[in-house]
Amino acid sequence: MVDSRDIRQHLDGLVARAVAAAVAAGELPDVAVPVGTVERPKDTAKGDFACTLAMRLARSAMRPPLEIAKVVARHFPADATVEPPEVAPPGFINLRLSAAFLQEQVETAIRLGGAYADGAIGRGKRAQVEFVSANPTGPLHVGNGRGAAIGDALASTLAAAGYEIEREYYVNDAGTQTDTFSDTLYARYQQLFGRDTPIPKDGYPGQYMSELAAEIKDAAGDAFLRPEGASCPLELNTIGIELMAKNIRASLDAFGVRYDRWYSEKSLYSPEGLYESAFGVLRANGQLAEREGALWFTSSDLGEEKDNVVVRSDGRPTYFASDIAYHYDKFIKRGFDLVINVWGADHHGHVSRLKTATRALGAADDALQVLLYQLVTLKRGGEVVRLSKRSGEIISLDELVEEVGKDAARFFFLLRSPGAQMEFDIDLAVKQSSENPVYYVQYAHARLASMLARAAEQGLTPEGGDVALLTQSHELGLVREMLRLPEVIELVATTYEPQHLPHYAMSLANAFHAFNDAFKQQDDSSLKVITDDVALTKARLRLVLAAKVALARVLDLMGMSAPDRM
RNA sequence: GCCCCCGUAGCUCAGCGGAUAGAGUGUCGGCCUCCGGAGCCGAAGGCACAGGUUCGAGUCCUGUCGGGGGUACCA
Repeated sequence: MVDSRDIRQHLDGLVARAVAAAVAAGELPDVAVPVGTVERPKDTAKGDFACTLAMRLARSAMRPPLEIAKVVARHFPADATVEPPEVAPPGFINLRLSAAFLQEQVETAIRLGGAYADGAIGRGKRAQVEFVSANPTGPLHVGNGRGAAIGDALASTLAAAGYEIEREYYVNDAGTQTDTFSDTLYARYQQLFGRDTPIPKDGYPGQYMSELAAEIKDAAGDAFLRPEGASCPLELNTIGIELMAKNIRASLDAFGVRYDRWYSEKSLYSPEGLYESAFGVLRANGQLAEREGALWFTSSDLGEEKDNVVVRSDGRPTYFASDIAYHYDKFIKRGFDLVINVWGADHHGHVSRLKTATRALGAADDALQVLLYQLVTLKRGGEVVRLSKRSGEIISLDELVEEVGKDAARFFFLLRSPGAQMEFDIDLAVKQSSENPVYYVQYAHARLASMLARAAEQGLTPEGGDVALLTQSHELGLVREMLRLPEVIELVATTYEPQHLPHYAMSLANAFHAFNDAFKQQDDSSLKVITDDVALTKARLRLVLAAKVALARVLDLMGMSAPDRM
């Protein structure tokens, strides 16, 4: 029995055997056979898989590809998973899965349930996905939502591919932005006591800062008030950051994101801490230099465009220094095999030097992957809304979730490839919510559930159904779509491109809707799931159950709910 | 200036060097005696431009034009 996860590899093996047989028969010269030539054709009418071996071999075998294809097809071994191959110009060998194999997949999906389509490429490896990690200096905005959706879905998919996964949020609770934040907070706080204190010129003008100050005043009165002109008391700084972090945590909670760990930047600087260890390594390797009163990471020796400051001349470490210590922890202390940092594109300039630093600390070359997502342009009332904490006017993730719902927001964020800029039209998302693709997918799941329920009312269940009765094109078409899920999971887990998930989900939902409405389209009530033919009904109910498993799985990977009723 | 990402249908976007470039939405036309019409089926409509590599280019390379980001002892 061939598992749907391994089908492509299996077909590759059959191709290799066919070539070997052809060579043995003297019909092909003994040439090196390229592997991995079995792929999905764009046009599914051609077959389930297509093999491009003949074209690739044409040059070294010095024969026309069509001829090679015919020879290979002739020697193709008989196999229970596929029909005899068909050859098409200019040299494609098209493969169609057998009904028996497809039927088997229905049983596989039911048996595996929530583990259906799990893969093994990450087996035995530990991976971390760090995402959002926005500064706790303001509420999360819409752009952070994109990072949240991408990071969470990626983590889920890597887990499905066999990785042991940790989700992490890096809390920037140290550094200059933190100081600016607390200076702003303290100014707002003082204003509540009648002082005419302006907020700092690079401060945060948003309304939320005033609200935060008021919240603190309500709880603690004037406990943090210092003589006029004094700087922000440390306790206020701490409390402000904590409250903001709590706010962020609540937003992510509402968005359905659960982290395994919230990692404090400040903790890196504890005595005998990671900062010391990491910089000890760099110092020992001669990659630190003192110059102009500051400490530099001599990254230009390692191929970077320039050196980078890690400790300023006033003695304060830079953000880069924190990140070096943090990644020392990720790779050297905690030993992750793979770390994916999901960052907004505005961090682009930071990627190369961090990778260089990570390698200098001893991590493997490709162990650190930085996934950049382009920033979100928000449209409301036909106008572009600027997204910046500094401008004060932001659309928060909370507002977005409240307006369009967590499922729809996630779906839209995932739909676009991270590298592409995306436009989020709030008015449109709200107004057309009933026509959103997200509802299309969830609706398919609800219909599947209600169909099983309706059958159950008549005493009909999937138990005992014989999938061998599933032979019609509308039935096998649905199975074909289901069995793409393992491939999609592997694709996402190797390319880190989560947009394939929602696209696949739409495709699977469409296959189900088409299956479901086939009897209308063809005006043939014998194509219904529930008919007078009990044996056939039970077989189709097994298919319905299996499709529901697959659809629920992909919704789960995207962090969306799979409703039984809508 | 230099570096990175992106230019695909009216709009928002998919597309791992392979066959006739897809989806959603919008427009137009069919389908409600029908297991959920939040559905199904069909039509019109497109790879920014110019070279190159390849048996084969939306995909790879070079250049031009356009959008965004980076290029700090900010994060």
